[in-house]
Amino acid sequence: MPKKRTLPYVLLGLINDKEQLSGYQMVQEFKHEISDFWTASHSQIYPELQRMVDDDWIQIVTPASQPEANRNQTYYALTEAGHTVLLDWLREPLTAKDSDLFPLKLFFIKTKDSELLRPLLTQQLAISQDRVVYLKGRKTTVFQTPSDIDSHYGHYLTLSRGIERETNYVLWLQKLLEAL
Amino acid sequence: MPKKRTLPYVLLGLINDKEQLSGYQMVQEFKHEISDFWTASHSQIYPELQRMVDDDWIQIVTPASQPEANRNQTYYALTEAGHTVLLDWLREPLTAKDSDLFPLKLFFIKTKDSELLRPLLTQQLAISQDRVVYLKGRKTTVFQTPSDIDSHYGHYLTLSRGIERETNYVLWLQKLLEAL
DNA sequence: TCGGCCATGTAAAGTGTTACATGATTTC
DNA sequence: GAAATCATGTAACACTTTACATGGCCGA
Repeated sequence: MPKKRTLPYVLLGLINDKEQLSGYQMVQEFKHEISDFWTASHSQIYPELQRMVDDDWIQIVTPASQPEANRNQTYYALTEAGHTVLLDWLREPLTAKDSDLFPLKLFFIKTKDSELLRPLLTQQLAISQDRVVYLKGRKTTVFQTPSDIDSHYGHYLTLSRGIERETNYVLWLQKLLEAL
Repeated sequence: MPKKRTLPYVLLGLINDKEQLSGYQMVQEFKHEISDFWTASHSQIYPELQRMVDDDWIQIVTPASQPEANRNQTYYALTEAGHTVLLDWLREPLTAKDSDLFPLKLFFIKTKDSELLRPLLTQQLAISQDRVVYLKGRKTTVFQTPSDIDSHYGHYLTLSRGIERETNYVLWLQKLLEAL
């Protein structure tokens, strides 16, 4: 589903991870690593990169360190401003409405001792815990008798699975936070 | 190939579940039960309903059985054609590309002995199993040394969590299929 | 009777996908 | 040297959200 501009931040995160990156390489990243959390086609990425250059979030660089680099590819690196924008975005608290940003932001955290990690996990934990409570409430109100289950079996399954999934999520987050 | 519309099928499924339903009631459903799998605002739903009436998938009905029904609401029921369209959609096999349709389709299956249930679960199981294999492959290729984990900790976490989540999914599906 | 919610409808703008296009490089 | 792939770019279209708009009903 369409959300508020997320693509530029994803691109910032990708470039930040590799120091410099070409548009084509970003397309490949979307095909492999990122595809779980976000999708973008090359027809989105290339214009977006141009806009980001215009906004001075990134700049075109010639990769001196790698003579292997394909000359046909245009490489980009973060500007000072780009670093700031990325950090601000990562620091922005998660809300229940767009908690699907969690795996995305988590993906961009490089080290275990990043000061961004704990707040992110804590925020998602709160959201997931609320969700478990909400789903359990729905289950008890919607399915009060066995016949309610029999006549809406698929609904019952999706709700039950949702509770199970979200509960596992909570447990995983708690375990991670303890280990920090 | 233009992206396939899903909204009309969701509406068909909702109406089918309740025999007859008003646009407003559908909006409410989207706010509560469906929100996990699909979202739609009223500005999408109302025009879509009109299109579906034009296509003769649904028809406007006056709910005789419920005098309680609000006179301001327009109620819809499935036509013969609508039933067929819904069934055809539910029977359409899941693909890895749009496996997010699984919870949605499952939601619309009413009874445990529906002949649609087993194929649906089987298809999703195959997709999830493939996914586990793929994710595990990524993990071993991307993270070969402990230092790979340390320098891309967030990536490592999302990948690990993805494997865990999908594995749980597989187990749930297998348990369900056995119990059938 | 007035402010608020109900119930529906429409318009505009943002976001994303598919299709179309092109030069450059690799491969057979 | 023809075919396939690389790498980028643009155009058209599909989908969704936000905002705008309206008449009816209901409680204070």
